[in-house]
Amino acid sequence: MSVQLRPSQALRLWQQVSLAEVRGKAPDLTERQLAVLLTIYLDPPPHTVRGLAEKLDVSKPVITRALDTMGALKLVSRHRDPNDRRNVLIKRTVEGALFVERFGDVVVAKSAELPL
Amino acid sequence: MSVQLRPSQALRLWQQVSLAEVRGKAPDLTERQLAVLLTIYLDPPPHTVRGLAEKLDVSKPVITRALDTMGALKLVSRHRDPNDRRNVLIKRTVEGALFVERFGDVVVAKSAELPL
DNA sequence: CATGAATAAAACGGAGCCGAAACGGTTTCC
DNA sequence: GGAAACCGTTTCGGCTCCGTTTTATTCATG
Repeated sequence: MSVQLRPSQALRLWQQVSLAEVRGKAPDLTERQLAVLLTIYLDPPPHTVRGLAEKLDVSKPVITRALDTMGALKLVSRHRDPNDRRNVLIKRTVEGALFVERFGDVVVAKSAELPL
Repeated sequence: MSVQLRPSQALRLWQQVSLAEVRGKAPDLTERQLAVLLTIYLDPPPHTVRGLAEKLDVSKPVITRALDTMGALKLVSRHRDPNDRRNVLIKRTVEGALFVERFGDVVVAKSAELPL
């Protein structure tokens, strides 16, 4: 069973969520940063810089910098892979899980208010 | 009738759309710019700089700059209000309508692919 | 070992956005 | 008319992000 969503509802939903994000005081992430964060929290681990760069089709420095900023916000954490110490494994944090959860709640709340 | 969307579906939807936007070649707009654009195309006119600034709870220069960049992309156009020449009325364009329409199609397509 | 491959991070220069303040043009109200 | 208020824009310094290139560390291979 798929989610039934008409174009006008989809656009209205995006507007409402965007408005909530712009107005809110949550740390505003770039579109790329959000994509990285959601991928880390939705796709199965392990996550590496290289893997994320390939999945998003961006360069590795983009991922490194995104992890820098989100790491400063404590939304993710980095650890060296003990098996292959060249790799860095990105792990989830409590704060990050809370952030993602809250974001999902906003989307759900706004979708419940859609007209028609 | 409201749209039924569970948190995991909402997050997955946002991830898929974000990934599509990051990977895509469409001009990438800021979260604020997207909020401005959707408001212009979804809410009833007339739209003014001041009105948009109040609705998004941001300063007027933010709106002016967003209109600068989106105007350069021909997604919106500006015209002096003939009744009160202090005001600037923001109007829609064919390119902007097409951009919004395509974005809505992406959301609908991704929502149709959601699991569960 | 020693050389080369692979990985993430750091360095560098360029571009865009931000907030705050100042600026011109327009209207309103005595 | 003239002062004040309003509206959108511009300017300024600062910050962040981007893409590319360079560096440092670690692994694989002969």
